Amino acid sequence: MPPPERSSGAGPPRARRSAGDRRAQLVAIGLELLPTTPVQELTIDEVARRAGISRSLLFHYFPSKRDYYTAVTRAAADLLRAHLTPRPGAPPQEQAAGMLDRYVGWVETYRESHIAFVRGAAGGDPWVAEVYEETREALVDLVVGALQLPDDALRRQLVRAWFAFTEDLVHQWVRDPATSRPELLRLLTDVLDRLLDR
Amino acid sequence: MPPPERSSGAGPPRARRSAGDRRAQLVAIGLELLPTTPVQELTIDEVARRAGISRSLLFHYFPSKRDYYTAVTRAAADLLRAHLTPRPGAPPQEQAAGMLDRYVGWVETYRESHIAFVRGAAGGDPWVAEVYEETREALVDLVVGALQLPDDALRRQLVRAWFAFTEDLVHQWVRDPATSRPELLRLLTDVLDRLLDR
DNA sequence: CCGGCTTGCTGAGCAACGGTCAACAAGCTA
DNA sequence: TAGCTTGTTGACCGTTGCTCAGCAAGCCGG
Repeated sequence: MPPPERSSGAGPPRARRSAGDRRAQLVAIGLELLPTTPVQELTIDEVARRAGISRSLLFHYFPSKRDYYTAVTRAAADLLRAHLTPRPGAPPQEQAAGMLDRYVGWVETYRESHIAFVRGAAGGDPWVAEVYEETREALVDLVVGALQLPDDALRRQLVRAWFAFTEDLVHQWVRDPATSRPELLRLLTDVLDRLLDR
Repeated sequence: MPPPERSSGAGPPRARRSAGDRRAQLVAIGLELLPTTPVQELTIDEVARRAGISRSLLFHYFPSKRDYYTAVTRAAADLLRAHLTPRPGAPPQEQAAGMLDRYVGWVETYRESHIAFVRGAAGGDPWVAEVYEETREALVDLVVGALQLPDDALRRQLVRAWFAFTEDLVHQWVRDPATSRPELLRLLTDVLDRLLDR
């Protein structure tokens, strides 16, 4: 077994890296650790060890631990957002259906990572919670945009709550599929449609 | 200003207390702190200081910090559960309506505390998350019982997801009431009814 | 080739916090 | 009063977030 250090990225021992590279590497390590460890609980020591650098260097790039794991959380959120964003060409209903389908796929694929992300995001730290809020709001924007809905407060709240509904149901579904995948998708779109129809 | 120590409960300085009293006092202090501090972030030092005791004594009653804040979380969950549990006499629809009404009232009254509870419960620590799971499951039982629904897996999942929907919508509503309170209640019961009607 | 600049990088060290342990002392009973 | 139970404490330890002074790798102008 090779020495346990330096899991992400390679190169000669103790090589100098550009600032951008380092930041990216450190965030990547955080993302790797996300599924197994709540964001706020990952220790600077551990991350530094995996990167093959000293703690001090991490603090050189991220002023505090909070800055670090907020960056990791934001990176995770950005991945999700990018994956859900529909191609702007397609027709409205199809865009929304595609988003939903990709969302379920995402949760299926990255089950633990994603649940860990939501957990960490909803939980505890206000900074992280804020990142989560932003992401949710952005996702609501995507849906509102895709369906070309009028953008009033109540409708936004309904879409957001529907997101919470979806999130919870999909999480339960991947653990215990009480119905078929197409049924699930149909049910979710149906609920949203009825919700916006009043 | 009197000495800052010993916020909860009174008595002569450094009085001996029964084990039950101490535990209760410490948990009560945790509950007081909940709205302002994420559960996992409250420090043993702070709690002990407020109780007017040494750290060591807290560790005498709770083997680890985790045990302590899990107990605090469980206490908060029990309060909510007790508040929502309907009187078993009333007719089904009324029981459910009453639960919902009391839930909204609870969030209105203890806004920050409750949001903090949900945050902390959903977030990070697996032990705390488990308490939250149990509570949710118990609440689902209450609804299923009140409405006298057949207790199959899919229906339970739907009720649970509806809970997530309700939670999110009510949280948004208390921050920005985009509709009247009765409207909100009607909307929520309506969504649940339609959801179970398929 | 060399002096000097920028900048990635490190090690020693501090303070705060979770957790342990041996011992003290308050109150009860014999 | 002696002695037991048990609520209670202070001293101590390892970990972890964080700081700071300084080293060294690469690049420049001479």
